[in-house]
Amino acid sequence: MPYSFHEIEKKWQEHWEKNKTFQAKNPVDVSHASDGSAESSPSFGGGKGEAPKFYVLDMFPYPSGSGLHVGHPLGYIATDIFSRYKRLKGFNVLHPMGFDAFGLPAEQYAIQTGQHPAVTTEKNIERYRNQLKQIGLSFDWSREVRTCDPSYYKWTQWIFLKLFSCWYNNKSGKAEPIETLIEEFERNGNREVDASCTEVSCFTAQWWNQMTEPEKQEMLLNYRLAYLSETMVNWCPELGTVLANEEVTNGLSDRGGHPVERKLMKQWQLRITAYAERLLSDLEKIDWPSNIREMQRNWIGRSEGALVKFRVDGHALDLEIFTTRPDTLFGVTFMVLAPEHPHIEKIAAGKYREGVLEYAHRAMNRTERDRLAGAGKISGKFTGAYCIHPFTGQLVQIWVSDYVLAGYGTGAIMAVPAHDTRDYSFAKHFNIPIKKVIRCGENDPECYDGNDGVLINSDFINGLGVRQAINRIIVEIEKQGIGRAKVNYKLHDAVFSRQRYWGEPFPVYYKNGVPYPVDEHALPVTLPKVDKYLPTETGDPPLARAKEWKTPGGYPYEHNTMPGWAGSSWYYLRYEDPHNENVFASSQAVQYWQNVDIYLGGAEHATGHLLYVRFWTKFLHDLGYLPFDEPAKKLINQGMILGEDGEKMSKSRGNVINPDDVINEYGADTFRLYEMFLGPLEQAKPWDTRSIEGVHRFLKKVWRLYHSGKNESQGNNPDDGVFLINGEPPSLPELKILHRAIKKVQDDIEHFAFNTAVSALMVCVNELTDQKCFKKGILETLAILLSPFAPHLAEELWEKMGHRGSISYAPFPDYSDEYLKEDVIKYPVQFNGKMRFMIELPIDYSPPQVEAAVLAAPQAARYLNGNSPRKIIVVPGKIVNVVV
RNA sequence: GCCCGGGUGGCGGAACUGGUAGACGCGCUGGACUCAAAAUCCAGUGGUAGCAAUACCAUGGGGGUUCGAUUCCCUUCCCGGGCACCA
Repeated sequence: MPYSFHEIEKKWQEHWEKNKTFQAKNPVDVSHASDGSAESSPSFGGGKGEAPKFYVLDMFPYPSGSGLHVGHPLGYIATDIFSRYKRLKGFNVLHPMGFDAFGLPAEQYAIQTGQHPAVTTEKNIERYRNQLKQIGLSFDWSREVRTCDPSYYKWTQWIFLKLFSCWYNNKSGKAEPIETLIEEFERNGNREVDASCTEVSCFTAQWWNQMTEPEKQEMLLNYRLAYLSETMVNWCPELGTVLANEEVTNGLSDRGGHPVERKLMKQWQLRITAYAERLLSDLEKIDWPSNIREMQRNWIGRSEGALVKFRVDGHALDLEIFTTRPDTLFGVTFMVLAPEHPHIEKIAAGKYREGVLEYAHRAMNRTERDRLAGAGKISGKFTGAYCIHPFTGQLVQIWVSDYVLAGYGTGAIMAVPAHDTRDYSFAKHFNIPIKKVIRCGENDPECYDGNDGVLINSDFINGLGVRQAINRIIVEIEKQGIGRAKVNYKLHDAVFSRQRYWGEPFPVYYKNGVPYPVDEHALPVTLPKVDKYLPTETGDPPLARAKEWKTPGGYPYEHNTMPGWAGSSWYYLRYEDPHNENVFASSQAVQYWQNVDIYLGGAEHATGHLLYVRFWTKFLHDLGYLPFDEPAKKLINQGMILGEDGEKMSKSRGNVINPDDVINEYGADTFRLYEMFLGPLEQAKPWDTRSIEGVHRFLKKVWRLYHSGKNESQGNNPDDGVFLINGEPPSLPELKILHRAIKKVQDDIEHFAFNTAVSALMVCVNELTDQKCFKKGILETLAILLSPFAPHLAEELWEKMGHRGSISYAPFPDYSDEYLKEDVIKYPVQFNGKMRFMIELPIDYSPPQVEAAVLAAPQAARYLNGNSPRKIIVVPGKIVNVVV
């Protein structure tokens, strides 16, 4: 009987689907437990109380037109093995799949063909789902989510409304309803408010109460966590839309590689900076790869320092700068403004004015890419204006240069060429004086930017160390009212609007030019039909084409849509209660399933999705909707599968391997096993079509182990055996083989070391084959061990052994130490660290006994060479080393 | 430039907290079965020398700690990833 994987796999995939084998139960289902499913999680079926939950999640895919390639399922297979393992271990496992279905490719296709993106998307999803099902993945498809589905994006919009209607209170350290802020404004103005907000000037309660409604709304936008504001954005003319920082690399869009410019535009933004500190510090408490955490740390980019104001000479203006080294304040010899700095226009003076404005204009209009290309080249202009040094009263030149970034700090710096390499190069280039204020040793370099040293030439901080000097001068700065200590972040608020059709509409309408939230009960605001998916002639987003698209009250809706990452920032929560029409997920559901236990996906989402999903989780936690404030306890990044040429798989290289073809030729079980056997999950590794034969052979060998019986027409073909296992009691060697495998497979799965788990299964099967072991007591357990990896084959064998239901909920075997321990051990014997021979000794020999036995061994004499050993090291159970 | 990973047979990779380097698989060589092939099975397979027992060399290079180092330390080279005027 040959191993006919096609039949077997089809049979069991249908069985799982028909019997809803992998449907996970929510705790509420217990009360009305008779749901008619034949087999499923043991947890709530028998009313035996709650099984422990386990939530295993894959990053959901964007369903592209080209379908899956062999690299995509790698992570899905890994999580599937883990999920199946956890089910065997008695957990109620949540293992869902869905689709990140809004996005550019479907829209570009729509622009070209006029086909509605929903149609293309639907088709692609269909294809993806079928491909995934073919692999035998144990997803609970009844929980599938799609971000483009109105019943899903209703809740994306709902979360947006919450963000819109909240502000971040730094005093309580969390988000709060905007009403609490309004009350405070009405009572005390904003004097006492400590919020994460856009810079606003102080106002009193009286002022507030006298403001008009639009004025109030305008003011509140400075506080809301979702707000509309005029900001510098990354504009991509080719895509006709703005992009978030993490969607741009080296001045090119990640999607398509088009040039990106800086542009001032009114856009929706999310105040993620309010959460910067928590996003940073909570990295400590999650089990994520250190490189991902490091990338997030860098992205958030916290630095401690001070804001200091310098008077501009002859103007009623202050120039505010941020510095991490206020201790070097006495070393300032010039100031530098970013080309975008608003003061330039006001202070550029006399004969310098024209050149300065021209320079600033040119620098500003260069694309991000040009600017990066020119990095390292020094350029700048003296504005003709001066600052007054707050402590010395000396005049300090103000320059403009593109080495100062508008987007960081205040867009202006104090330059200390003696202690900053960039300032130093600039000063050298333009012949500006350099003043040392730190002595670090005997022969000081001309520019020293370290912080070991003692302050000199610095008035009241002379003689102090850098650390003390910083503290001391900040006290003085604050006392004199010229500045304050400040923590600065590289992280920016996230641009949240896109000038696109295929995304979530904002639940926002405009009245008198002021944005108002759509009532929660009127959600979802669904996408209107448009005649074309292009911007209007006047350059408005595609949604502006829907002229009749208005609120019942006749007000126009927002024409922007949300970015791709909106829907993916909370999807893991929807899986917990996917059909709930009243809330995004019930409190029982989130209480039971909690956050994700294992989250698996690519490292390319480190500073995008993985930061946003943490942000939204913390926000919903603040509002009391979630009992946890991190989305995933443990994160694993799977490595890429490269083409056979060792290059990244891509259509253009022609090295793409299609999983359908592999499954067709070898079956899903072989495919699964092979992807795992390829190497460590996290590592990048090349595909090798030849090696797949090896795992396929292994599965055939497994099959034969259960089919070694002879039938009448016994020929030479080993596939001719009939199913045969017997009930004889297993022998000790057989039990040893089995229990070694149980332990190894279990340990390896727990550590996500699937490659070595497969190897352990191979060893076990090889050894059992050598033993000619056809005993039920062994082979039954072996089938369970195998079932997470090759579930179809395992199900088939399980059924043949007389079991009725699915193997998916069989108990994972316990190994017993009794079968793992040996009573003799083969000691490797080294002489001077070189392995010379093996000697078999009883396990319980004491070191002196081992020593004696080794020296008495016949082989020992030739290495001793008549000498007596100087020293003998015996590591019990491990090794013996004789030093001669 | 800075920060992370990683360099082990012809190839993918194994090796627990320092303890037999090369598990498992691919490939290759020889053999069995067969008219032949496929499939399957058996034996061998890091390098050099030797008929062999065996010896020496070997985990990117160099140095060190240790009875003993792929594993720890220093140094250097190469590859992959991330960040990059962040004041």
